[in-house]
Amino acid sequence: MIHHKPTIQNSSLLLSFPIFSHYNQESRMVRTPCCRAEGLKKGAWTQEEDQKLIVYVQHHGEGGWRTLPDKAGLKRCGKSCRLRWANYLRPDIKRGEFSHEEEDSIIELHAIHGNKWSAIARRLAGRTDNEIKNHWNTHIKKRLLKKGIDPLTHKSLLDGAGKSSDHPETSLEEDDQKSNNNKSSGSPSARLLNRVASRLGKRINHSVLSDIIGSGGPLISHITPPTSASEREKSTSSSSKPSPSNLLNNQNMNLDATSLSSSMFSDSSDSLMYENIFGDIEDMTGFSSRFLSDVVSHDDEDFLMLDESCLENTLFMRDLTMILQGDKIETKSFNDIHVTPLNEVDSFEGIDNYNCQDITSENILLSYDDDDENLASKSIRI
DNA sequence: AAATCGCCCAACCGCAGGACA
DNA sequence: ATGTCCTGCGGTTGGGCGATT
Repeated sequence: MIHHKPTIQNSSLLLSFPIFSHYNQESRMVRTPCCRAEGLKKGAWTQEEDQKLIVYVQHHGEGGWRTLPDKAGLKRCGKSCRLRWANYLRPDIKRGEFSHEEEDSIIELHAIHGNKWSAIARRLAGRTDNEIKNHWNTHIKKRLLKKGIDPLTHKSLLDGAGKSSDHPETSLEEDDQKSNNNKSSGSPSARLLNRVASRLGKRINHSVLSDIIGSGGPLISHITPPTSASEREKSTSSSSKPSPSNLLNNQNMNLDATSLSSSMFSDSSDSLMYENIFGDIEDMTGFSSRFLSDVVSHDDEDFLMLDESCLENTLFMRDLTMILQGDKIETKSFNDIHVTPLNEVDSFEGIDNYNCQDITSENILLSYDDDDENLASKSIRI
């Protein structure tokens, strides 16, 4: 089997053409058989076939795959054409080896989405689901197993501590070690973040979520735009209906703390809408639908975050960490107020004693009674 | 040098869900 | 309401190719 890659000429040629989403009304009127059994070529694509497909998509855009082979003069089924385009010929595909950062992202995303390769691919610019799936099965899975980590559950295959890495040479493994260390030591800062996120999560109501989905809202995209032309077209359409396509622009977002906090306190009773967008929010934040559901339904002060929303496992927590690290923490005892940059705080030991006393649009107030029965509190400005 | 083995990855297969007639 | 078609997804296959014997 001879595989050849699209030439630079092909790619640059493609980039010079706008790709329009194609909706062929005629093909809906007169339907053609799904796949002709005879005369269809299978196997590796030739350069000539690639060229035909590229030229066709340049002029007609993606879509209409069923009728594309005939129109483009290809002896292939539409499915094969779509796959060839999506996995190989598309101009925005990044080829070559996966970086450590990409591998780490894949592992993180796999922990959230499982074998939802398309969902993972949407968050990795230029990588296809097929490529990620292959890389996972041939490389990452083996590395995790070698380290004693179950690729399915992302948990250690061994019991007890200190069982981890024999291979400290990669960032992936370093991160895994850090992660294990955090878990085993029960990092106080992680617990703080969990508590804060828990309280923040409680305040996220459906109007905030609808803001997020409707107009970009308080969440700002910074990593991965939709990768295909059709997705770009969809995501910029004027549809007011919440959709995964709209959300693609907001995935892997940074949280804009000010706008988030200013909009998270309004109320609404439209729970139906809430249900419809749980899946989307799950994608965006890394919180499970179950957790989000609990966030909505619980009003008790002792609400606890679920395991899957802990620091190591969610993009949300990572973003929250970034916010807190870039902000300041105030330490005050009665009328004595000290302001300390959060990243200069030596330790969060004792943070378990704190209660999330209040959340305003600007601050999260943590308070506790110390051993001397003095009231102490920490206020994180958001 | 030839045969064999195992890895890699592009391509295929079958299924599911949504849209439309 | 039902059937058909279209598209996308995850799992699997099989051919190329380098490494090993």
